[in-house]
Amino acid sequence: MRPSAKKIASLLSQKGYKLTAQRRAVIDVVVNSHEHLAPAALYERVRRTHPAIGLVTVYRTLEMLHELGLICRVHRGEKHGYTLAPSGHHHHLVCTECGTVADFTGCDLEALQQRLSQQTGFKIEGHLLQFLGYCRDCQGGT
Amino acid sequence: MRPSAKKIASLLSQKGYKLTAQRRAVIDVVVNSHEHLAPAALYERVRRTHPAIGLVTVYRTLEMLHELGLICRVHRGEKHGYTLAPSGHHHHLVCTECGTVADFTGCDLEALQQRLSQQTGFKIEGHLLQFLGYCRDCQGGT
DNA sequence: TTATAAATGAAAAACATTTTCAATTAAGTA
DNA sequence: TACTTAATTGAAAATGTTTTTCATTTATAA
Ligand SMILES: [Mn+2]
Ligand SMILES: [Mn+2]
Ligand SMILES: [Zn+2]
Ligand SMILES: [Zn+2]
Repeated sequence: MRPSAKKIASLLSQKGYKLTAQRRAVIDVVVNSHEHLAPAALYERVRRTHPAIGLVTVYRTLEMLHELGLICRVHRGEKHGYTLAPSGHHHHLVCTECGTVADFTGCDLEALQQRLSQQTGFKIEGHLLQFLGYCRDCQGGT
Repeated sequence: MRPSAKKIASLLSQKGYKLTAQRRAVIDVVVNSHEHLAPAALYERVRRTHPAIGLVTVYRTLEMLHELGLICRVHRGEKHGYTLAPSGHHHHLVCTECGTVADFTGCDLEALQQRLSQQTGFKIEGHLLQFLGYCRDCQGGT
């Protein structure tokens, strides 16, 4: 269940963040787009309703939302894509042809993580998992 | 078992690549360093024996070696680190404090991959897996 | 209303990576 | 060995993303 802009906003002020027009604008765009958009693309959309906003602010807001676990990030080479975090922990399947992203849950890495902790002595705090391939539409072509 | 510079070189010419002094120099550095170095760091080292080399050539050579599966890449935010690929398919544990990287094998994602293929219709060609945490030396600090 | 720390945004800086293109060169062929 | 040529190189500029700086603005609590 996707959180609403209202819910996110109240969570922010609860955490002591100021509720600025810019933050609301970024949150609105994130909530209303279902793709994993890059900061620049989100910036473009935010500017439609809030032309004076700075790209920096978009970056800062995304960073903040990401730290709070409210949005998720997909890795595409140098670029990042952000979208609302669906329901908690999840990962991505990325089409290397068209860029489509599909979310999935149930990565089931606990056993592996435990083994690695023992073998290496690392205290593991998180992981990055992403599958790459061709989405249904991009198979069969060149 | 780490492949030797000679082995890599002969593989390249076998594949139709020219064996240039620059490529040899990059390969030598990669073979002789056990860290996952960024292109800029590798460039620095290569320049010690080959001062005239261009950073572009380092990038191009790393790209080529990576395509051929001869070196592996670790993802650290925007930067990449490269090192000789140990024995085939493996992944990384990265210390978010000091940057230490540990390799591991046995990611065991086949079952998950199969499930995702069925659920999403993606034709999965590869994956990106990385654990993040604190290495032994960086635990207990701040 | 006032005080104040947080937040903003323009501009510049910092990086990493890629593109361009003229000059060079490895390696096969005569 | 002396060509021939396509591959390779590297300087420079371009690209593109993200961060830093710092003066100005503003949300929020008192
Ligand atoms: Mn997602
Ligand atoms: Mn490795
Ligand atoms: Zn696709
Ligand atoms: Zn460490």
